[in-house]
Amino acid sequence: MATIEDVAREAGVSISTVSYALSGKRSITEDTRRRVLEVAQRLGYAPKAAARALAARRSSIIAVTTPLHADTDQTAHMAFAMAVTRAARDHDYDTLLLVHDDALEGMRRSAATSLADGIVVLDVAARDPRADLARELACPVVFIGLPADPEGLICVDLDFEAATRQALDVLRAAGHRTVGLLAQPEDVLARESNYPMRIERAFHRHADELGLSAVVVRPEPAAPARAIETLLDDHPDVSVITVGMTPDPGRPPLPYDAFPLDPGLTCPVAVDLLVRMVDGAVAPAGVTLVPPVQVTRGSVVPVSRRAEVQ
Amino acid sequence: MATIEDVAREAGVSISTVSYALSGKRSITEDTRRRVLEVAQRLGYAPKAAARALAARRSSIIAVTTPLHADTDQTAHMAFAMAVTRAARDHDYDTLLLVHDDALEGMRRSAATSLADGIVVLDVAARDPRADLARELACPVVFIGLPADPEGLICVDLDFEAATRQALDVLRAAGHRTVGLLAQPEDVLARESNYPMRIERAFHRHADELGLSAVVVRPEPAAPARAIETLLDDHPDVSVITVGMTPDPGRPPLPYDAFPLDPGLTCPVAVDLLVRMVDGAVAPAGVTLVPPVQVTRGSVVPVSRRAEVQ
DNA sequence: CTGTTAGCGCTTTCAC
DNA sequence: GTGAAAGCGCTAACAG
Repeated sequence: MATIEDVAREAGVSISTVSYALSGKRSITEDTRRRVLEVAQRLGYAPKAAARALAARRSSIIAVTTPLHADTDQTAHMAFAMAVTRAARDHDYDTLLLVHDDALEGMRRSAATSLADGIVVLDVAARDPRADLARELACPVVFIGLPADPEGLICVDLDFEAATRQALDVLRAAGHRTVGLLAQPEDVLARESNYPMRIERAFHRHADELGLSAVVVRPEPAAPARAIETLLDDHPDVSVITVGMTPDPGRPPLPYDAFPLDPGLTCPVAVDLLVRMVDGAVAPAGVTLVPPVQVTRGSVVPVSRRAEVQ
Repeated sequence: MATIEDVAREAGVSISTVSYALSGKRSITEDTRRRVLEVAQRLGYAPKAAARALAARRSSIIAVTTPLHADTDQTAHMAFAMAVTRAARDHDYDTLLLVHDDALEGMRRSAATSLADGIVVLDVAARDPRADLARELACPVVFIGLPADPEGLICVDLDFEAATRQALDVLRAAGHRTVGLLAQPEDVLARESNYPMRIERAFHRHADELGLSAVVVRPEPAAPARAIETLLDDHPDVSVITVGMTPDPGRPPLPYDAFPLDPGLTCPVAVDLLVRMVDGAVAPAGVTLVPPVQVTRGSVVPVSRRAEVQ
């Protein structure tokens, strides 16, 4: 394991020159810079993470908490964790995985030991204990998702309201006059982050604004399919848009138009924010809503052309 | 952020005493030990990870590579990553997540910079480039899964052969004389780690040994259900056992008897092995097969009682 | 049982 | 543009 000293000696310069040549934090004669780089390369030199972290007072590591509620979509979690990891790498950060069992302990520990420079919280629940912890931790924390009370927190989430409104706009533009919402079951409403409620509210309000007649169908946890059947019984020819579903990177997407909850959209924003705070920027406590992006797959059919589609 | 020096001063001892009092690496008078602990507690002291890592030449971090093949079960990956994380915590290690995009680069980097003390490789493919890299890396690596050529590698996997044999034993004991194997599609066989082949081989061999007549049905990638129908057409009353399926922690298990590929079984073994190597134990290059554990859910019905079950 | 001290390998002033 | 040197905060000999 070559050290910076080996490189310095071999290149005939001081260690600070090596450090600067590699970090680019001060100007170096092009000639010596190349020489240093060449030697470093030849010796297979790479700065030790621990030494660098100790001296720079920064670990370049972001911790990620991913609780695993028994009923929550695991695949989505993985997608988010990976998206965060990817975004973090773009800023030269690595990500540490914290397990649910002791999310709180994990957050405390990584803050207290300076293991991580910041924390990203995933799968945020409405009443999430990590929210309170975050408020008292002297360590930057960003939530991906919105707890019931985001006061004093930094949160990033999809703009579900906008997505819902735009979905209605699309349906309306296609000539529909009745819109249905396949809502979340009661039990999910209670536990989950508040986005289902945000969707429902936006749905009703905007349907009103557009003069659409609005129908909400709420599945029973026991027989989820029943709700859909009910909807289809009344309206056999229906256009469909999904709002806030996370695409499964492993499977072909459902054939519906969508305003997806795309990890690739929210996670980079969250990581950007976090990195900026680590770099000492003032904490812009508040909620960042990421604008939705529509995905079209042909499940919205203009009313006028419905006959042809059959 | 209190340092070890603050604690030492406040407790009226030397810093080494503080260090040892906290690590327990040498005996300390019960009295001073308590005093040190009390002060540490009061000051909210926690050893900085970077300083500790630099001095101890050990980061207490394990890196985890989790490629995300488009077609592989994401949920399972998450379960494995979490199981590794949990097992690592039991040894006071944290886990770093490496992304697929540059699994190789990530492994190289965490080894070269001593970011991680060891690496766990998940979702091992038959011909996995990470296998070659592992052989040349001066860093302990453990594979969870078996590549085609495990030469010189340390691998942990479920004993699929044993699971298959035991499944046949169970069926045989229930009075069955014909056994069917719902095999993997060709395309999976080619890419995936070699466990499907191990299952098939063990299936044929042991069926022979037991004098059972063996039928293999291989689904077409395009129409997977067809294979099952074929099987059921010939044998409408069938007992079922699954081998090597990873239970989805988020959903109720399929109602079949099973010899599951349980992350909770393999991951702790792999982490134990890895930690031992980090601690300097000689690398026991080789394959560790974890014995399968049967889960009974009533899908195996004794032939003699079949009529009643209807 | 406890204290002293020499590093661990970098980053970053501070001088030149 | 470059070098010398002072830490960063801890662990682990080594010496009592």
